[in-house]
Amino acid sequence: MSPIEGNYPKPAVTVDAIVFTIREEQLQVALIKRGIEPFQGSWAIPGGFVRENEALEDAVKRELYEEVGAGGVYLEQLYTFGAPNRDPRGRVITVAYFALVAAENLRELTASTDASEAQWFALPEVPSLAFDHREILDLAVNRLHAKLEYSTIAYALLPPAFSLARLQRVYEIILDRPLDKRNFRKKILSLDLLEPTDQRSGGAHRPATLYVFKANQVTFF
Amino acid sequence: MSPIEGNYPKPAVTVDAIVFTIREEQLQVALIKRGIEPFQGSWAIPGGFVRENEALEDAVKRELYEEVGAGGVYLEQLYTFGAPNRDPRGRVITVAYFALVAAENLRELTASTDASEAQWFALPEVPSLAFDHREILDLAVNRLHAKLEYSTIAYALLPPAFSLARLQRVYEIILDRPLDKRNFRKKILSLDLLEPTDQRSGGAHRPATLYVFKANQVTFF
DNA sequence: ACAAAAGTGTTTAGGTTACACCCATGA
DNA sequence: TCATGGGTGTAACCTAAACACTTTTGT
Repeated sequence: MSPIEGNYPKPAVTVDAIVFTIREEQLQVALIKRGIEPFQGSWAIPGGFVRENEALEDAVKRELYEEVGAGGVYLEQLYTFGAPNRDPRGRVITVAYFALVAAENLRELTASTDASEAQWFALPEVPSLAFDHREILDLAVNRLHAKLEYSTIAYALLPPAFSLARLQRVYEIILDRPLDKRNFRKKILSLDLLEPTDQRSGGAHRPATLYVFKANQVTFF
Repeated sequence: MSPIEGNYPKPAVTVDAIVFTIREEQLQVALIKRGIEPFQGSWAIPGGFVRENEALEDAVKRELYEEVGAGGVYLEQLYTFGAPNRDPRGRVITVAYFALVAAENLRELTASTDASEAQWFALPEVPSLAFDHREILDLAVNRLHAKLEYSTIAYALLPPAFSLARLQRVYEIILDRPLDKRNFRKKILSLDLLEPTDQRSGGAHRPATLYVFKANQVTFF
């Protein structure tokens, strides 16, 4: 196995992930407070360097697990940012992902080696971010909105069995507008992706039918 | 400016571009025959290493100019491929782009330093490709199809002024199915993106009105 | 005058939107 | 029995699809 011919400059490569969840009836994003320079003390997207022989997705999953303790996520590559001066330490190219986690799969946000603190923020409360992370976040929000319309990613924000009302709330929270209940249910059911279970939701009032994703819809994103 | 802390492995970073054009009433893609190992003699997507202080897009444009002599292209980032063993020489992460060039902007394909030959291929004639380039090509074709439906990228394959019939042929060639002439014209004109000029197409028969993109639609992709 | 491409409307079908009331349950 | 969320149908509107003939030009 020959080395790379010539003497090409090698930038550092990181992965970053915008992690979304629905908490407190809001779309929230996980941020970490940087414990080291540059931008020490600033809020930033979780992420880190890619290890040798580590696939990009594996690197993201590792970082997500270490920094926000999130397992069982939907992961999708978002965009690669490589402006020569995006990191003051030198050339760093970052492959950004966006991730969706069901609130049920979250444990408390934990600090890690180079993150002094981790916290969920509703979008309007997101502070100014390190590096070009605001640009990455904006792109992720746009992508989330777009994909919600033509894909089934909303299901990644819910537990395996859920009521149609809860699914509708996910759409309403992300799109930030109310949806008509009858039309929503008609549309979702006409897609023929859901299967009613004989489980019913608990709570104080009339129990709702819980639905699950149909077994033959395994690759649903 | 401090160096990157720790001793992170640094993969090599390349950019590759799937370049599409419409030639001979077909959707064609530019490939180069590799002049060096690995995969010497195989066909591959044009691309190369990113230079220090060079933005990713600038690197793609440089490679495109060097290897396929294509200027004036529409460029869009496609996906970043980073499987640990995708290049036998070692870790190489590639940021793949897809590009659209109007046939009018093409000069003959030229060889460059590490490409012994460059050639256009219609999709059904594409030979087996080096590295994971077939996967990249397939992804680019899918993206092209998808974006054709909801964006205006088709215009990047045409000269500044064009007839509706020619625009329709672009759609038909890429989607590989005939479109209804009246419905197509109605739809395109209803989008209100085009402006008729007083130019008329030449040729043996009834001249067609040529249209241009409206000036206020500068950011049209 | 003929060949070839340009240009033009209407009808039908399907999907999206707007909208209001009864039902089941726990407290 | 009341408060709360679950569950249901229909009419109006709009967009997409199907479909054929006349016009203009060069030869």
